Amino acid sequence: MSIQARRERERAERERLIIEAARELAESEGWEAVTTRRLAERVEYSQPVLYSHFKGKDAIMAAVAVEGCADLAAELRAGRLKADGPEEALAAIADAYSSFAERRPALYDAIFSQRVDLPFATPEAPAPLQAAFGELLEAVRPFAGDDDLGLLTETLWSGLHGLVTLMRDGRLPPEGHCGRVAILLDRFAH
Amino acid sequence: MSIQARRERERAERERLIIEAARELAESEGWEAVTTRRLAERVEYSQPVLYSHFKGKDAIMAAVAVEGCADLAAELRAGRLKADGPEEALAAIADAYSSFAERRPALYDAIFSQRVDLPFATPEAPAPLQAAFGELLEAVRPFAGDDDLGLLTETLWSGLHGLVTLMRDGRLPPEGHCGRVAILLDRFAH
DNA sequence: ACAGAAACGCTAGCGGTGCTAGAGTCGAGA
DNA sequence: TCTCGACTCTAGCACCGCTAGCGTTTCTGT
Repeated sequence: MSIQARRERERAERERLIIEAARELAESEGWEAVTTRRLAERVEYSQPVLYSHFKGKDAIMAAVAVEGCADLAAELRAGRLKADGPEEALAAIADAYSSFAERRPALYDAIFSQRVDLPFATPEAPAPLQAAFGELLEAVRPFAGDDDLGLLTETLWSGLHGLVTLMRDGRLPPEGHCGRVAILLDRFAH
Repeated sequence: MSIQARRERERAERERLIIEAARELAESEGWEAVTTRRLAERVEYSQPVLYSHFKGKDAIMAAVAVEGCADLAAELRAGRLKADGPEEALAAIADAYSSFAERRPALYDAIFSQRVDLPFATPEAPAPLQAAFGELLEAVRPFAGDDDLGLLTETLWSGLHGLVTLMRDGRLPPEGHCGRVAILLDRFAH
């Protein structure tokens, strides 16, 4: 039994290795540089080994996304708890969100932009995703009023997502970013 | 002189053919199905011909995006002019925008999601892009108040963009879409 | 009218991609 | 010690974007 246990442990370690290598490669050179060949070389195994852990490249990206989302959730939470007062908390969340998107674009892409089949707005959604959304939810709650809290949070989230993605792809000038975030927050936290 | 004119005319026609084939292929099967080989086969020329018209696949997508944006601008304008009153005009614009994104996802992607080097928020931006943004601008103008009109429009645009992209990628449940748009508009047109 | 030149589209191929079939190795249990 | 099963590797498939270089066709100057 201990032999099998050791094998499973080693397998789990290797899976972690793959995910970390994929994340590092993506963060340093972008997702287009993450190929199964380079990834295999990086973890010092052959390509087919990757496919014994993950169904395909998409599944690897999804795994990286889930882990990255835990980081995002932690940063959102830290920002929210550090602030005092609902307005400050909402501003802190928004700052943390766009800061994460700017500092870790590859991670942000995997979570929110790349086409990767992750269950999102369902109970089966991975915990980190729900945690990150939960942080937004708590920050928005004081301003819900008569609106549905879930829909309101989704709408604010969409606003932030649109701002950071359009800016990062060069469709919005970076110099106006703070002003746009301020407008968005002002409209949501009246 | 007329010979050269005919040649240039034929060349221009072929370029149109390429752009239309790319658009049709993308709209019917998605951009991942648009390969240079399939495109070449579709226009009944060899692959290298594509490269005598466009620098690469990205440039073809950019051309499709610019044309598609003209359609978008027209639909936004139609929606805006049909409505009476600023509130209705803004709502019409938002409806037209998300309707376009839903009906023509491939076109929307080429314009707003795919990484393609189009100059956006500059004077060199292609006219259709400026026209589409201009429609948003006019719809937002009555609600600018003390805010900078440009920034405010960019922010509303980001909100709409976030809503439609997150929904289309399965990150937001479709059934809440109307509610979210209503919330967004309510917050911008007080 | 004809030779030379230039423009043009083609075939063939490069280096890469995600992914997999099948061979080979190696360790565990009888 | 031998057998068998689990596991990893090599090699290769079909495809990708892109391009070098050849051959034909058309225009130009004499």
